[in-house]
Amino acid sequence: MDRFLSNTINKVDKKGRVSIPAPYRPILGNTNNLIILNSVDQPSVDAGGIELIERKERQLELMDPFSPNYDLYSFIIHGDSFELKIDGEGRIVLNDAIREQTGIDDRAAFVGRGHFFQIWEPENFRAYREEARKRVAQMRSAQSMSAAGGAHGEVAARQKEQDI
Amino acid sequence: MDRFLSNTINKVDKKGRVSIPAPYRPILGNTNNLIILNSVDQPSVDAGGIELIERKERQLELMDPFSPNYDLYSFIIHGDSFELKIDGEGRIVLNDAIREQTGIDDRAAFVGRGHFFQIWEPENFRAYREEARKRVAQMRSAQSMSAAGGAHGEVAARQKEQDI
DNA sequence: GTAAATCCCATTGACGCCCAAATTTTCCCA
DNA sequence: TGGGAAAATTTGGGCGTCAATGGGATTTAC
Repeated sequence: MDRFLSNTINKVDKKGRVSIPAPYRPILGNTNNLIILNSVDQPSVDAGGIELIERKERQLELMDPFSPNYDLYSFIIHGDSFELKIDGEGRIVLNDAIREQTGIDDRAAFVGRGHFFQIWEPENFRAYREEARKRVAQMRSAQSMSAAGGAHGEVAARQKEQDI
Repeated sequence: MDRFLSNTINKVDKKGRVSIPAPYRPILGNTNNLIILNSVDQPSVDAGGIELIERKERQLELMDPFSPNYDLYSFIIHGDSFELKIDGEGRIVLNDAIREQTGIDDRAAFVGRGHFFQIWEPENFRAYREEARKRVAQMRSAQSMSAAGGAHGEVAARQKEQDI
């Protein structure tokens, strides 16, 4: 099962083109289209194959179709996404919508997220990664704290820590 | 049962290549890829087979996919990891991300950690090992002071050591 | 008709792959 | 038990291929 992993920073040329990292290309399949979805809470976009939408639609189906959230979510999935062409060299052209959303100027960070990947402005990416590392480290220590107490508790703490 | 054990220091050549210790290679299996995960709280990286990721993905699946922690954790697992090729001689090339994370220059310390291994800058490794030894010794004496001394206390101390 | 999008080709540098030398470890036999 | 041969491992370097990038030419959209 192939996933999008790792992160790389590529250059955006004068025409606004940027290479999709070569390891990502085969994961996208034979398509020469890339689906882009604006993130609702981060200065980044999600990118991937058409499954990106399908996956979100499946989540949508789990919601109450008459709830306000359903409408909002559907609006975002279908109305705030678009499709980019991938050229012969594996590049896409970043449009104004992406620039606005991400703040990207002349360099773009590609970040693997498993079944999709994200595109960030490199400095924003670094900052968020710092934050994420700190939080995950905290998650760990919180786990081992809460499980502490007695020999039994120590064993439990170890197991938790290994998992995260 | 094969585990990654012991530690060795190998040289990094001008091309940035370094040999994976030969005893580690069969444990990785037939794959010629090495998964690298940045540590969130130490100047080192974790390395191993794809199970390294899969293990954490399983943990991820237990979390609420809409929670902030889910996003942070997925970000670290998939976006802060790398896949390196292992060449015919069992070497990997250390990229800038690994150098930045570890401070490695021309020598790399490989440290077995059971189901994975770590890569450190040798001086950082020595320092951390010293620190770990001291703290374990302190735990031991603390344990024997308390009522829970004897064999039971030693087991607890050893488990702590593994945590570090 | 003009600007943007798309296609095509060239350049450069990094990476993968191969082979060879140097060093260390293992093993065998005196 | 010691020495040394053989094997395994680490290290070094050359070279071809591929990915990232840049720029020009051509097509498309409005």
